[in-house]
Amino acid sequence: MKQKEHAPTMKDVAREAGVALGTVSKVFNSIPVGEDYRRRVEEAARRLGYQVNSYARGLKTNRTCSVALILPNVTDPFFAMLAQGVCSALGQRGYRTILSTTAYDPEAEQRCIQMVQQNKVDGIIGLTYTPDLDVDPRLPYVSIDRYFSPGVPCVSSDNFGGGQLAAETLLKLGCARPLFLRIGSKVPGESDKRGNGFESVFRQKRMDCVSLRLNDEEGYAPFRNFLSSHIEGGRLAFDGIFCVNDALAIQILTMLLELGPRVPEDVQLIGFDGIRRFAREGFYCSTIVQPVSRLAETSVDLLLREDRSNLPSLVCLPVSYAAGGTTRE
Amino acid sequence: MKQKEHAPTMKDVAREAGVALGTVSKVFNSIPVGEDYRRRVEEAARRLGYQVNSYARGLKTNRTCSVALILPNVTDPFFAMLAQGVCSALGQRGYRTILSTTAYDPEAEQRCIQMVQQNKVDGIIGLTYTPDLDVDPRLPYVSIDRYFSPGVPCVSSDNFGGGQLAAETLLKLGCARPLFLRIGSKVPGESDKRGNGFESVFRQKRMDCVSLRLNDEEGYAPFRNFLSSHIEGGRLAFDGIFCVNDALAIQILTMLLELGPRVPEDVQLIGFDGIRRFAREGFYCSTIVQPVSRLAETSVDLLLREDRSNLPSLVCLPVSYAAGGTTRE
DNA sequence: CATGATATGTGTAACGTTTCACATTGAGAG
DNA sequence: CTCTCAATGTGAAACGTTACACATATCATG
Repeated sequence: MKQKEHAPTMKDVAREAGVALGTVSKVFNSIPVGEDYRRRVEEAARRLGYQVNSYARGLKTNRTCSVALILPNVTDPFFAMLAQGVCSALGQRGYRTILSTTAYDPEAEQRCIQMVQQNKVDGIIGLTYTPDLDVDPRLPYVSIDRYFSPGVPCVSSDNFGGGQLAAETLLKLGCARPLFLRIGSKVPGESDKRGNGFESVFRQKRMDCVSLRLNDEEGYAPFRNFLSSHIEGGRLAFDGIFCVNDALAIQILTMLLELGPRVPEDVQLIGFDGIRRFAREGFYCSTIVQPVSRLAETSVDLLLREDRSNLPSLVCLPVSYAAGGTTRE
Repeated sequence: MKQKEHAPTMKDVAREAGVALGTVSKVFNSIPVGEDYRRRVEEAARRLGYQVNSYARGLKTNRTCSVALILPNVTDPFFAMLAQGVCSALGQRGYRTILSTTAYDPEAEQRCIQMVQQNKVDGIIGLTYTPDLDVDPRLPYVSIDRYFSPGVPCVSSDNFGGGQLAAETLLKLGCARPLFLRIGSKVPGESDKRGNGFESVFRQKRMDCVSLRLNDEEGYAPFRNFLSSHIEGGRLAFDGIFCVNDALAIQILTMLLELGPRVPEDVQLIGFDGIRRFAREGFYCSTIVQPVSRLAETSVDLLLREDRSNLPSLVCLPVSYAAGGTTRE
C-alpha cells in the first residue's frame, strides 16, 4: 500500500470522488453544482480529511482573508482590549488577525508595514505614531486614534468630548478645585484632547484648573510628590481629579489612600478608558469609558467595506461616564 | 506607455535586470551568485519596488513563516505579556504571529485549531483548556501552562516553587499568621499549584495557613467581606497574604488601605505574575515574578527547533521574588 | 592542448488552487 | 426527429515562486 505523506489535495479528492478537478473547486466555492456531485465531493473530502490550501488559493485569487493589526504593544490595557475586539470582530467575518507590535518605534512601524505588505494581507488596521508611513495605497488601511490624510479613514473616541464630560460630571458633583493629571505618551496623539476638553469647561466657567503633565520616563513618583506637597492639615488642595487614563487613576487612587485624603469623600477621581479589569464586577474607579468594542468593530467594518469609493475620513465615537465608587453619586 | 496594474513579480525583475528568473530567485534566497549579478538584481528590485509574494513562496516550499498563537484572551495582563513576548520573539526570527482568542470556549478552541490548520501555519503555540484537542500531529505544537502528553512539549513556570518562595519570603520577614487568597479560573490548571506550594511550607513547619478560594463570578466583593470580618480593633487576623496573582493582589491592597490595616507595617502582601504595568518604575506590589519573556522565548524555541526528534515534554522555568513595597525588607 | 572539476547562470517543471473556454447532456420547440 | 439553448461538468492555463537538471564559463592539471 502506497504511503501518502503529503496532505490531501483537490486532485486527490477529485480522484476519490470520481469527478473533475474543477468540480471539486466549485463545491468549495459555493458555485452551483449538481446535488449528487456535491455530495460525492463532500464525502470524499471528509474521508480524506481534505482542507483547502489557503496559500494556493491566495496565490490565485489575491485575497488572503487575513488582515494585519499593528499596535505599539498589547500589554497596555487599552491596546489589549482593542486587540481583543479587532481579533474577534475579524474572526467572526472569517478573517484572521496577524498581530505586529512596534513598541512605539517608528522604524519598527515601517518594518511592520513592509513585512505585512510582503505577506499579502487584505488590509491593515494600524495604531501608529510615525507621521508619514510609506504604505501601498492599493492596500486598504484604517488608522485608529490618529488622523493621517483624507484618504485613510481614522476612527477614534471623542476625546475632547470625554474631557468635557469628566469636567461636567465633577462640576455637577460639587467639585470646585479641579486637577488634571497626565502621563506619557512619547508622541502627540488624540489623547491630548482629553485635557483640552476638560480645561475648556472650566475656562468657560472662569474657574481655575491645574494641570500636571509628566513624561513616563520618571514613573509615578513625581505625582506622589506633587500630591503630598499639596496636602495641608490632612486636606488636599483639590477636590476633583481627572486622570488621562485609568492606569494612572488607579495609581493616584492608591497614593491618595496612603496619603490620607479619602476618596470620594474628600476628593473625587475620574479616569479615562473604561478598563474593566480592575474590577470584574462593579467598578472601583469612576471613568470615562471608551467604546472599545465599537472602535474595533468600526475599524473592521471600514476596512472590509466592499465599496471603497467614499469612505468617511474620520469617525468619532461617543464616550460615556461610568460611576465606579471614586465619585459621589 | 503601458500601465502596469499588478504588483511587480520576479519575472519583471528578471527582465529589468536582464537576467534569468532563477537568478533572481537565488538572490532573494541568499544562494551564492556573482557579485555583479546580485547588484543588478537588487537594483532592479528596488527600482520596481518588488516584494516577494509569500503566498507563492509558501505554496512552493510548504513553509509560511507564520505561527498561530492561541490564547483565551489578550486582555488578562498575563496573557497580554505572553502575547507580547511570543509576538516579538517570533518577529525577531522572521515569523509572523497569527493571533486567535478563544474566551475559554472549548468549541472556539477546536475551531481555532481547524482554521489555523487550514491556513497552513508552521506551528501552533497554544494556551488552551480543552483536554483532548484534535490537532494534526504533523504540525509542531507547543503548549503553555498545560500538560497534554509526552508528544507535545509543555512550558510553564514553576508554580509550586513560586508558592513555596512566597511562603519562605513571608516567613523570613516575620509572618506568623499567613493567608492564601485565590480567585478564578474556570478550569483547573497549573496555577493551582501555587497554593499547594505555599501551604506545603507552613504545613512542614506545623503552622496554620488559611486559604480562601472563590470563583470569579462573584467578583471581588466576597474578599472585602472576608477581610473586614477578620479585623478586630483595627487589627487584621493575618499578617501575611499571598495572592494567586497580581490583579487580585492589587485589589486586596486597595481594600486593605481602605479598611485600615497598613501595608506593609501591619500586613505584608505578595502577589504572583510580575505584572509590571501597575508601576512603570519600581514596584507597588511585592510579587513572585514569572519569567514571561523566557516562557515566550522558550515556547518559540521549542516550536521552531530543527531537530524535533527528542524534545523535552515539560520545561519548568524558575520564578523569582521581587520586593515592591508591600513587604518589609 | 585536451580534460575534468568547479562554479555559476538558465530554463522549466512543479506546488494546489481558480477560472475560463469548451464539451456534454437533457429538455423543449418547431 | 432535429435543432437550439440552458445547465452543468471537464480540462488546461495561469498565479509567482522554488528547485533541479542542464548549459556554459573558468581554471588548474598532466
